[in-house]
Formats: sequence, structure tokens, C-alpha cells
Amino acid sequence: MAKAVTVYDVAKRAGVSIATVSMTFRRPERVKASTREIVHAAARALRYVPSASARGLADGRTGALGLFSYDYLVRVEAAAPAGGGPGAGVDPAPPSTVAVEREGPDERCREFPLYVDEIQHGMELACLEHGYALMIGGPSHVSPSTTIADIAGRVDGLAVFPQTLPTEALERIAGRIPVVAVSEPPCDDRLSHVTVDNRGGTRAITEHLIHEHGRRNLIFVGGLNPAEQRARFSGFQDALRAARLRVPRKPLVPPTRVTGTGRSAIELPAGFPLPEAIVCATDDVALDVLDILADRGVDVPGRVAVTGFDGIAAGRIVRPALTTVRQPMIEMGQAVVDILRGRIEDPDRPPEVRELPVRVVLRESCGCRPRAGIWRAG
Amino acid sequence: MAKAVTVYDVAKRAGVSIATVSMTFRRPERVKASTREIVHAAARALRYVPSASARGLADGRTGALGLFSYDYLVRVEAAAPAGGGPGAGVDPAPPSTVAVEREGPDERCREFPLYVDEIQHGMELACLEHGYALMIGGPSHVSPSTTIADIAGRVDGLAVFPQTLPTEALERIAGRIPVVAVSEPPCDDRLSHVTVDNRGGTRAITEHLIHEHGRRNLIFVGGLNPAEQRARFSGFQDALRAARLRVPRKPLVPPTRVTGTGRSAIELPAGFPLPEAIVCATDDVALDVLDILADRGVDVPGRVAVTGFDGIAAGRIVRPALTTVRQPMIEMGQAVVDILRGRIEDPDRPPEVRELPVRVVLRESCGCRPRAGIWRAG
DNA sequence: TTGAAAGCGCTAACAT
DNA sequence: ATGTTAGCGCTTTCAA
Repeated sequence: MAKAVTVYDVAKRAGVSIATVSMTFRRPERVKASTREIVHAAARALRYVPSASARGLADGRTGALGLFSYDYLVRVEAAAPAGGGPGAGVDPAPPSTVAVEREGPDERCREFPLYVDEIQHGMELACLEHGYALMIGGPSHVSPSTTIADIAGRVDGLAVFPQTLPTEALERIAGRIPVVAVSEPPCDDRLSHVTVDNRGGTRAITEHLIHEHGRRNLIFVGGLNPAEQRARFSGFQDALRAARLRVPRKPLVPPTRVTGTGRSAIELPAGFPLPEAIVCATDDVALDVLDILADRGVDVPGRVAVTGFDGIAAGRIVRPALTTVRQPMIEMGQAVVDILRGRIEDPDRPPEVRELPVRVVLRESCGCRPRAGIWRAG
Repeated sequence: MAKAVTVYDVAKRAGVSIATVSMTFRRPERVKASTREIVHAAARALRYVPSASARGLADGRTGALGLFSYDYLVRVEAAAPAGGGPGAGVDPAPPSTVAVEREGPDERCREFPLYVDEIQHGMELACLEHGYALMIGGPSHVSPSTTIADIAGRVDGLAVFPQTLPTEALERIAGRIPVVAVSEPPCDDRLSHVTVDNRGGTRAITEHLIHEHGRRNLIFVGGLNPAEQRARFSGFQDALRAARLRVPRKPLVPPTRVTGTGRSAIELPAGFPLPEAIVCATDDVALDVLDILADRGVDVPGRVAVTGFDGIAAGRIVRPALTTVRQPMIEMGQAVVDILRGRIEDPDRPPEVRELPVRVVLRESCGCRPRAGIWRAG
């Protein structure tokens, strides 16, 4: 990698000042056409690539939005790097040494895409659309302390998922750039928030279980995000109360263990008394529950119905397919960018809170009948 | 947003020089413990967040890797922002206005995650692991010209997908930072490459169709990436040749149209003579083919078998589930980061080419029997 | 229309 | 152990 070409080099070669070079790229119309041409030619010849760092420093904005995400626990081991020659020969058909297998159990879909990934995708779409780059970071093992400010320092606005950063750090960052907390019910911080109707969604799905499937003995199994879980549990209670069923005081918060692939899964005590329905705080938990129940030979949804919350892809792949409450994840990501943009262009704007609607998606695990196919009824 | 706090402010407040402040963050062990404390206290009090731009400028590296991805054609319209009050009240259970629906046809899984998304995810994992941030950009409508160099300028290494940037631009960037072309068979550029065994994979899946399902009249339907498609078509030819079947000279490259959701889908002429098997260049194409065939009431795999290439999630969700060649997408993303890191720390290292193995995944669309469930045989 | 020059905030010699 | 100082590459007045 040759030493970086700078405005100075381009200016010298073009026989103009660095100001002109800069101007040529930033406000072309203010530069004489002929000069512009010369500068461009020089830039091209020199393979000039402007430094975003320098630009960011100079004009105080980076043009990027940040997302501070989870540290996916998953440690997929690197594939044995098949030392590569320059591609397959052209004609002599190389012997086929490709593995062939029927699809077996596969945890891949449990690991990606998770709901954070879909929200991230929404942010990507919105960033592209508005000319921002998206910077993705997360708690790193390498430089645990550095990283926090490290990503905050290179973006004009930041989105964070719950439990990724201490509130102290967040408020510190929020003092410099706009910050929005995603999937964290609004609380008394000075942050913007994007959430969904956790309570209403859980209430609705619980009522479905009660009224459509006649379940009267239901339990709620908790998840990882305390705030959201609380809201969802409230919805669960709402439904039971409205149906005049016994209303539990607390959710069941099962212990977790780490699976072979590094994912953390919940456990249910062996002698666990089966209810008629298990309302789970997240799809992730619900999928674990489905696994456990299958292990124990329990018929789902016959003996016990199971529901989730989120709407991740894996829920459509498993059998029985998971009935759940779907969050509008793409739209959430877009809302995040929306808020960030607004506060970037008007720094005095107060923090904003957006609660998006959810919808209950009926599949098989609640007792509804399966459809012939996903796309076609045929 | 108050004016940014800088090292100068922290230094003044702590009663030390800016060098000490910098040192405190960069090499804490070289600063007396008591001083360190004072500096940290000042930084905290002032809510200091270091500027990555300035840092990047000063030490010539940004600590970020870039990914230049597609401009997803999808234009999901922003959700009607449900004007948000500060969360649901605590006790008076709010009326449930949540929509409930049985899952109908849903194109969502056709749009995300695509195989680019999974490769991206592999990069994310690897970046996290090695303390890099990942910067995601793509062709923007907003600043079409700017954006190219724009992202290149803020990262220490860049990955690009085929057809996203003109070779000219790529080589220009490659002159400054390491660049790896993903899913682009090695060619005569000066870039690093990460690909898979496109030819061998296609040959293997074609041979499965021939030998296990007795198909003798097969066609190959092309995709969008010319280079990969060529390699895959070669594999298709290899298989036919080895089986002494008639070997077509060219793939069928169907016209495309834009669907309601903004996705571009292929079309098949109405009077299209059905073969016994359709080997598609990508899962995306295969899924379109499945759609078209279903529309026309053709039995898959009974009348015609269909296969894909990539291993995207949607292929597991559709019925019949798609038999395909799976690329090790996560590992590809990791390989990309691997190469980039190597060339960043040793800029003189020559471009590197890595070809990863693929595996054929048998599901339903080839004629293999479905399994009872995805995770469990029960 | 173009040039000169003063930063932007931080790092890393080099001094002390 | 800490301070001084010279850049890093670019943008942007202000002059010419």
C-alpha cells in the first residue's frame, strides 16, 4: 500500500491550490469547468481517495450512523481455509468432491437472523436511502473499555440495544450526539426510544389462547430484557384478569445454560408441571421451550400450546411453526434512523419516543391448523 | 447538543497537558495512577467522548472495516409512525387494538436475509472478535458519486460485492487500502477474492438430479452475477457431459420484472416447454421458478424438479422446501475479515484468493422426501 | 474564480 | 512521569 495520496498531491499535480481541489469535490459548480477537469484528471491519475477522517475532523460530522449491538455469543469456528489457487481450470472438469446431505437438524436459523438483525437491516435500508453509512459495533473482547466511546466517536448519531451499555455511558454519549434506545420501553433517561406495544401484543396473543383454544391454565415464561419482559408480562396479566382467570404475580424466569454452539438456552425443571399453554416473552425462549417439550415427548399444541414474541425467521421454520407477536422490525430500524436524522439536523430537538404497533401471527404452535404452504394454498 | 468536549477541555480541568490525557486513554500504564484517576474524573465530569475522526487522522488508521453492499431494491414504506406518548399507563389495562391474523403469503423472507446478509453477518462476527467496527455502505441515490470514495475513505480495508462498483473505482481504492471482492471468481484484477466452488457444487447437485431422480432432460436457468453464473453453468455442463446427456451451449437467461414489493423477479415465457429438472443459478431464481410453476399448476418435484444455489433462509420456508447448494456464508465473511486484517498489518502482502467448499443440501424440490420436522425426527 | 492560512481534535516524538 | 509541539488531510473563511 503506497503512501496515501492527499489533496496536496492532487493540487500539486493539477497546478492549483488545495482549496481548489477541495472545492472541486465539495462544490463543483463553484469551480471553473476547465479547472474541474484538470483536478479530476489529476485525482484519477493519482488514485486519490479522500480521507473521511480528515473530512470529519474538519467539518465536524462523519456522515455515519452507529449501531451498538450485542456481542453475539456465537463462536462459529473459522472454516478450514481451503488454500486457493487461481480458480478452477477451464476445461478439464475437476472431480466433484462436494458433500451431499439431507438436511438434518440445524441450529443455524436459531442464530441468524435474530430480531436485532432485522432491526439492523431496517437501519441499513434507511441509511442507504439517506446517504448515511452504518457503523456496526458491539462490546468487544479485544478492547472492552475503548470500544464504547470508540464507536460513539465516529458517528453522528447512535442506536443501542438494551443491556449493551451502562446507562452512565449512554448519557455521556447522549451529551454529544443523539442516542436512541431500541426495544427499551421509555424510561427516565434523556434518550430517544423506539419500542412496540409489548403489553397489548402479549395481551392479544394470550386472549387468543384463552378464547380460541380454550386454554385456562396458562403460564408466562420470561426473557432477558427486564423492561420489555415486564411490559409483556403485564399484558399477559391483563388478559387473564379480563378473562377472570387466576393472575400470577410473577413470570417464570427459568435458568439458562450454554448449548454446544455457544447459544444460551433456557431450561425447564424436570418435574415441571405442564400448563395448557406457555406464553413466552420471546421467540427465542419459545423455541427453546418447543425443543424441551419435544425432548420430553409432549404434544404441542395438543397437550400444551406455546407462543412467542418477536417474529424471527426461525419461528416459521420449526415444526410446529410458532405462533407469535410480530414486531415491525424493519420499520423500527427506519424509525431509529428517522429520529436520529431529525436530531442531527436540529440538535436542540428533545428526545423522541416512538411506539410501533405489533400484530399477532397465527401459525401452528397455538393450535391453529397449518396451511398447505407458506406462499400458495396449492 | 452542546459543543463537543475535547482533550483540551479535559486537560484544563484535570490540570494536565493534552498529551497526558491522550496517554491516559491510549497507554494507561505509562501514566501515574493518581494522574490517571484525575484525568478520568475530569473526562467523566465533562462527558468527554474522543473523536474518532481526529484519532484516525492522527494515527492513520480508522479501526473500521468496510462493506460495500447492494442497494437493496426493496423500498419498504415507513410505518405510519404511531405518535408515541410516554408508554402505556401502569394499571388500567389499555384496550387491546392489536391485529390478529393467520399467516398468509409473505414475501418478507424473500428479501431478508439474502446471501449477502449472511456474509455480512460473518463479517460482523469477525469484526467484533478482532476489535474492528464494520462500516456498511452501498450505492446511494443521494450522493451516487460521493459515496464510493466516501466509504473507502473511512475504513482500513474494504469488501465489495460483485457489480456494486466499477473495476476502475475498485483498483483506485485498492491502491490505498486492501480490497477483497466477495463472490467474484478470481480474475485478473489486483484484488483479493473470496469465492466458493461454484462449478463443483453445481455439478454435484446436477448429478444428484440425474442419478438419484433419473432426470435426463435438464435445463439451467441463469442468475445475475455473470462470472459466478458462468462457473455454475460449467458445473452443470460437466455433469451432463459425464452422464453422456446432451450438453447445452448456453444457459437460459430469462427476462426480469419488478414485483409489487420492488423485488426483481424472473419470468418464464408462457409457452415454455417443461424439462424434467430446472437447475437454477441461485436460490433467488429458483424461488421465482417455484412461484411461476405453482401459478401454472405444475407439480414440483413430481413433474419437474427444481434446485437452487446459495442456501438462503427462504429456501427452507417455502413448500416444497428448496434443494440447493449451500455456501458457507458465515465463514466467507470471516475469511474476508481475515484477509483484510492480514493485509492491513502487512501492506506488502500480495492479494489473496480463497475458495471455500460448498455442500449440497437435499430437501424437497428435487424429489427427496420431506422430513417430519426440521429439528426433530419426531 | 482561486489562493493563503487557520483551524478541526488527537497522537507521538522529543524534551524536560 | 509529564509537557511541548509538529503534524495528520481536509474544509472554510477571507483576500486577492
